[in-house]
Amino acid sequence: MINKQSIVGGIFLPELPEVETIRRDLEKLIIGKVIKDVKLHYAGFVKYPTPTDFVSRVKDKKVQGIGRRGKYLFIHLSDQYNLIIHLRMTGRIIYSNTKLLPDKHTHGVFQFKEGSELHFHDVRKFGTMWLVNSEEISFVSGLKMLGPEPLEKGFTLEFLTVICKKSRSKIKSLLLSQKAVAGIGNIYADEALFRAGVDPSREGNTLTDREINNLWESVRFVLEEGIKARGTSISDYVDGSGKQGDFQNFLKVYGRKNEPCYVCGKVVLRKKIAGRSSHFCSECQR
DNA sequence: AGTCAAACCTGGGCGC
DNA sequence: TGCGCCCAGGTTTGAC
Repeated sequence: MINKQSIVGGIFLPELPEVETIRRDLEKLIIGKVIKDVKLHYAGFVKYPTPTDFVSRVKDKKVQGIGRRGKYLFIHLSDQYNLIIHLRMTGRIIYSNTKLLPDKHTHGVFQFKEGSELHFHDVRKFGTMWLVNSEEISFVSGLKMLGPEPLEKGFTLEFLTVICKKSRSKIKSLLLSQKAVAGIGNIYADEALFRAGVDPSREGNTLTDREINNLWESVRFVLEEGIKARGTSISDYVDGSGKQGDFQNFLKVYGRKNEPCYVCGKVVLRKKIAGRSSHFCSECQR
C-alpha cells in the first residue's frame, strides 16, 4: 500500500516555514473530511474549551480549510468553528489513511468518517489546541499581539523601521517577540541576522536604515528558503520512518558553534542573548 | 518599558 | 552500565 502514512510536520522546532508546509500538506489531505470522533490520551494540550466539551464540539465537524497565522495553524471547521493549533517545540501532526497505533507521545487522535486519522504527537507536551468560534477567538493566547505576516504585504520596510527605531531591546529579542514579525523562532532569527550582517546583541534603535533594510530583506529570504527546503522533505509520503529534508544545508550559523563561518572562516560563536542561545559570526555581524 | 528567571516537559548528552 | 545533573526550545507569567 502506498501513501499509508504521512508525517506532516515531523521536525523539531516548528517555525513559520514548517507550519506553512504543514498547512499546505493538510490542505491536500483533509479538506472535506468529517470528524467522527477524537480520542484524548493526554488532555493537557486542550486549552479551550474543557476536554469534555472539546470532544463533543469537534464531532461531526467538516474540515473546510486550513490557515496559518504566525506559528498558529488554523483548521477551519463547519459552523464557524476553528481548531487552532500551536506545536510549540516538539509537536507533530501525523496523518494516516488507515488506523494507526498511538505511541506513548500520542496525545490525541482525530478520526475521520472515511477511515483516515490525524494524530497529535508531542514529546514535551508543550503543544496546545483551542477549539473556538468567532466570539471566542480572543481566548487563544498570544494571537492578538502578533505582528504582520512577514511574507505578506503588511510587513513593510516602514513597519520594521518604526518597530526598530522605537525599541531599546536587543534586535534578537525583538525578532523573537512575535510583534515585529509573526512566526520567527530561534533558528530563523539567527539566520536572518547573519544574512543581514547584524550582531544579535545590537539594540533595535541603533540599527541604521541600511541595516534595517538588510534585515527586512533577510527575514523574508530565510523564511522563503525555509519553506522551499521543508516543502521537499515533508510532502514525501513515508511508511512510518518520518523522512526528513536537508535542512542542515540551509543553516549558516544555527547549530554551528565552533565551526568555521562559511563567509570569513572565523568560528561561529554561541552565547545567550536575551535568554536564548544565539549563533553568530563576530566578523560578519557587527 | 525592559530584562530576567521560572515554569511547562522530556530526551539526550555529559561527568563520574 | 547507570545514575544524576543540566540543557534546549516557545511562550506566558511574575518579579524587579
